[in-house]
Amino acid sequence: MAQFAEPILHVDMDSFFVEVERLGDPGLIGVPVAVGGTGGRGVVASASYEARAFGVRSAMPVGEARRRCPSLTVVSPEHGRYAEVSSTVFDIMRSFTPIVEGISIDEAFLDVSGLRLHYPSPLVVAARIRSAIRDQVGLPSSVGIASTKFIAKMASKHAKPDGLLRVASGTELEFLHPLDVSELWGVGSATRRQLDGLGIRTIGDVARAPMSLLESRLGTGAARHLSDLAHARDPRRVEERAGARSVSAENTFASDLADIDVIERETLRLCDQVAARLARSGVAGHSVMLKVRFSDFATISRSSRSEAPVAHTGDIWNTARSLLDRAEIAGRGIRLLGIAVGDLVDGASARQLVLGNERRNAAAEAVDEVRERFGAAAVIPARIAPTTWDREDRSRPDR
DNA sequence: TCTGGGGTCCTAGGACCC
DNA sequence: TCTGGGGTCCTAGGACCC
Repeated sequence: MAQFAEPILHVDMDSFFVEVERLGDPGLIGVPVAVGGTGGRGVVASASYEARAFGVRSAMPVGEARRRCPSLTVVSPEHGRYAEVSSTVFDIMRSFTPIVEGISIDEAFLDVSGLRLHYPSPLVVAARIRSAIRDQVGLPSSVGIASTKFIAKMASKHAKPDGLLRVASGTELEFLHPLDVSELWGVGSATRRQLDGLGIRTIGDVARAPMSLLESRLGTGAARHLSDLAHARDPRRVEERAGARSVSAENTFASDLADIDVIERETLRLCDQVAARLARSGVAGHSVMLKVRFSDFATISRSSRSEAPVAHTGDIWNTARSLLDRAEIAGRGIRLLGIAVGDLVDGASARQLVLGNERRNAAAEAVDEVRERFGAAAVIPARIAPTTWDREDRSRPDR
C-alpha cells in the first residue's frame, strides 16, 4: 500500500489557556477573555477570539488590552491546571501514534505514516484526533497536515480556529510564497526589520533573493535556514524530545527592588523554586545563571559552571550569591530577577557526587522527600518563610 | 502601549592549550 | 623575540518561540 503523501500532522490547541479557564467557568464562554498577569506589569498570555476582535494580542501589556477592549475579563494563569490538561491531550495523541514530538504545552508534531493500514488518509486521522480531544477534554484544536514539519505548522495556523487544513504534496510553494515573511519560523521583529531593509516582504521574496544578499544581512546560518524554509526544504523528522536542557524561575516585581537584603531574599526564593523543580524531575545541573533586568529594562546575565552538579537550594544559592556580587547591581533599581540551572544531568548519579558533606546532603534529600509527598511549599528556607507582615504583599509579588 | 515566564538555539570573544 | 594557527571551553548577549 502506498505511503501517505502528507504524513506529518501539527496539532495546535486554540487559545489554550483561555479555553481551559472556560472549562472551569462557563461564564467566560462567548465573551472577551484574556489570561495574563493582573499585577500591574502583566502581559496577555492567551486571548479569546472575542478579545482578538478588539485587537488584543498575546504579549500585549494588560493595561493596553483593557484600553482596547473595556469589557475584557482578565484571568490570572493557573499553570498547574494547564499542565494537567496538556498531559491528557498528549495521551490522546499518543493513542493514535507513538511518534509524538511535543514542542510546547499546547502543540505537537505527529508522524502518522504508520497508520496507513488503519486509516484511508491523514485527513481522516486528523479529524479523529480533533474529535477525540473535543470529546474527552472538551477543547477545540486545529490541525495542519503536510509533507514537512514547517508546512504542517503553517497549515494549522491557517486552519484556526477549530479547523483542519491539508496542504497537498506538490502545492507547498503555492501555499507559502504569498505569505508575509514574519510567518517564517525564526523571523521575529529584528530579522523582519533586516529583511524589510532589503525590500523583502513575502516568503516568495525570500525564495527569490540571492543567497549572498541574505547572508550579508543575516549571517550564514540564519540565511540558509530561512532560504530552505522558503523553498519548502525541511528534512527534519518527527522525533520524541529528550528531557529539558535547563530549569529556570524568574519574577518581575510589582515595584523595583533596591534594598540588597530584599534582593538576596528574592534570589534565594528563586533558587528554592528551581531546586524544588529539579528534584521533581530528578535532575541536577553543572551551570547556574543569574538574570537581572534593571528599571530601564536593560538585562544582563552572569553564569558559572562547576565540575560538581548542583541540585539543592543551598548549593544553587552559594553560586547565585557570588553571581550577584559580579552583577554590579548597587544603586540600580531591579525589575526582574531570574535563576536558571543548566547543563542538566541525571540526578541519581549527580546527587551521589556531592562528597564529604553527607549530613547536609542527607538533610537536602529529606527536603526532596517531604516535597515529593506534600508539595514544594511544604519545606522552605527560614529566610524566605512568609511572616505575618509580608504574607499579603510580598510573598507573591506579581499576583 | 511600556513591555511575563518558561524555554531553545546561535554567535562572538577571550582564555587556554598544543 | 612580540608573535601563527587550530581547537575547545566558557561566558554574555541576543533573537526567537509559545
